[in-house]
Amino acid sequence: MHHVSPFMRRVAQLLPSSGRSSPVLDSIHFRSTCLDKGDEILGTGTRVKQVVTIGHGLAMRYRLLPDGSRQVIMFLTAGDICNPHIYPTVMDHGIAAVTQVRIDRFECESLIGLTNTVVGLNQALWTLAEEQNAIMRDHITSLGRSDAKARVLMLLKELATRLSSYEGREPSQVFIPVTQTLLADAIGLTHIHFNRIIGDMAKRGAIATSRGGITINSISTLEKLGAELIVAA
Amino acid sequence: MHHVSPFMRRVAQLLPSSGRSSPVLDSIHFRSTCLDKGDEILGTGTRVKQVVTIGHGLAMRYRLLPDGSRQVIMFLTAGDICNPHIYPTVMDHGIAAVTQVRIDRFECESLIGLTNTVVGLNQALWTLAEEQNAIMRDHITSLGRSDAKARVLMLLKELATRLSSYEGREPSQVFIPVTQTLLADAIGLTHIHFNRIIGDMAKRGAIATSRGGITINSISTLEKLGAELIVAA
DNA sequence: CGACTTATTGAAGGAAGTCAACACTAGTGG
DNA sequence: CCACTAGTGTTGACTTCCTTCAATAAGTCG
Repeated sequence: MHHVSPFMRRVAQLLPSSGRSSPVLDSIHFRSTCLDKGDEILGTGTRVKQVVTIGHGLAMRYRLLPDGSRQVIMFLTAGDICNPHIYPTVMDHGIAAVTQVRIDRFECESLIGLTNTVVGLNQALWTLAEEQNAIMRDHITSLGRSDAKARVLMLLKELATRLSSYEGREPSQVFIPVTQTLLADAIGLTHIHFNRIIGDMAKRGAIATSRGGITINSISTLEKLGAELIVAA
Repeated sequence: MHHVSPFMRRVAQLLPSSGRSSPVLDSIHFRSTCLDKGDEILGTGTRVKQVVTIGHGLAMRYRLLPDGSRQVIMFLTAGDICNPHIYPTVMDHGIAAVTQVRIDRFECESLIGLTNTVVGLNQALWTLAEEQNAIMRDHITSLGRSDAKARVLMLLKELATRLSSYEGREPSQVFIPVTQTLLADAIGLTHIHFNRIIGDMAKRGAIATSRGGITINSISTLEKLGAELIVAA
């Protein structure tokens, strides 16, 4: 038997009856599939008829440009929805697995049907979508108004926070399983310059680098570095 | 008596009965207010209970940063919704009038009520929201992966297209009533560098500058310049 | 008119990109 | 099992795009 999808767990928390999981929601059928690092989850131009959500692992929204470069629009973690919304659409960007990923797929129709019967579900879905929009607004602000160092700090802080949101309180360390090249592609830097910046941060002990990822020693240390930046300016 | 709000006109076009305007939608009550250039439409932290839409003119979503600088997240034109969605929320960014603006305000409750009675309305609202999201994704891609010249071209093209979407076919000229400083704030440039770039574009005859705005001589000319950029690279 | 905003131009400095080289790991296939 | 390849991380030197600082015009508004 299936366990509950992280997506549904998050939806349930946003319902007015925010207490425990709704039996109606839990009973919805979904299909889980496991994908390898680098696999495509939804390609650009795909006509989606299913709502794809991240069950486990890390994925990314991205665009490929004519010159061959890539822009990571945002990272997606467990419980995030990949589609723009629950209705069938055509994707104007791609989604790929950053780590090994389990995706949970729901039929559009069944979710749409539920919005008519489950009170507050539609609002919950809007709220969930709005969380992603807020991340995009942050991203735009970061790209537009911050220098490289500040962008790196913000990105690492955002990812560390989202990846550790399972555990109740702040964990001592968070491992971000993303290559430097990919992280650099998210904040509009070359992987070379990105590397120089985190090299500096590593020397100061805020983070540790290793092949295939970065370990954040403590999120509050990151914030301290961010504060220093503002003072320096 | 009120005329139809551009917002409702756009919603109606997205309904399955996409033919003419729905009498139900047209009959919804809304309040129009006129604001001056620079006025605040929705401030950061505002708890919105009404759905605010642009009736006429140009507005912007923006954030103010601790260092006093400003990031324009996106521009909003007639028919665009200012809220993140139709449910009450707290704004994490501000919205201000770029030109004189007429805003049309609906009660959240009445729109929410309609989603239960008008078939396809909810989907139409999602689609509308998704249009804005697509613009944000474009914006992120532009900020992250393009140099200043390309960003300016994309921004001007986007604005010219959106501002001229009333008229059926491509108009010969489009006037963008936004100061250079504001346009620069949208794409993460200093107004000085922005000015140098459009100065160059003006010399080539693609645009004309004037106090308070920029005139695009023809959108296809912009695209031609963009193509040159790619060749040059 | 005087104050303010917007636009424009020049010169100099700095942040980040480009080019190039090398080390290390992991995976592949002979 | 090991050589080969490809992806990743790291460092140095040079270049360039963009910012910063500064100054001047030119509209606009009270």
